[in-house]
Amino acid sequence: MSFQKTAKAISDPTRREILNLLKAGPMTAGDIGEHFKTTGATMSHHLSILKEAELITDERKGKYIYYELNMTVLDEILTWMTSLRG
Amino acid sequence: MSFQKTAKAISDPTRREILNLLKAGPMTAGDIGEHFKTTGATMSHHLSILKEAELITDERKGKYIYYELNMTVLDEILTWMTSLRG
DNA sequence: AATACGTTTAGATAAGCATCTAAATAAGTA
DNA sequence: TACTTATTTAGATGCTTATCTAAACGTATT
Repeated sequence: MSFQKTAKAISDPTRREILNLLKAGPMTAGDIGEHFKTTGATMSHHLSILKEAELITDERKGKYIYYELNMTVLDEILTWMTSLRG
Repeated sequence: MSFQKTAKAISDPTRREILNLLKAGPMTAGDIGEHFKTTGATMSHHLSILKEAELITDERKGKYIYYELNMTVLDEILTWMTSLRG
């Protein structure tokens, strides 16, 4: 819920791309990973940072874990930015 | 002008505080630095990153260099975020 | 229970970054 | 010109982070 975590989370291009992918709807970690040429471990790391920042949520369904966008946190940044513009 | 530079620039708390300070109007590097307990060198480093991201502009007036907010770049992030919310 | 599949965790490595001190540049002042 | 003040640049250091491989965990299937 901290601005710091949110800002750092979206400061990485891979993580921003993950968020863009999730716009289309929930996806499994594996499906997300297929869009990149990194290992599953690296993907898991990025997902955990996005989760820690509460930008995504996860839900296990049997073998798979589905990740989903949770945009409520972005309001914090939006507010900060618009206040900066006065 | 890149999203990457903008996002990284605002991912540091000191730099966000600098931007908040500049909301009140242009300030010299020295005056900005007085609000923090870092050295002038560190402050200069942060200012150069904000400048590189085009979040601020600088103008020399005699001995002093004045820094000023330039919020036009934030539109890029605002657009990205609102598009994420659908 | 044994094996396979999806995902995470542990540990290592290399690159990046914030910070410092010391030295350099730039501009005003005596 | 010498000296002071404002700011940046150079180089070093320690912390953080993105990435990898290998191993562990969780769940389903045979």
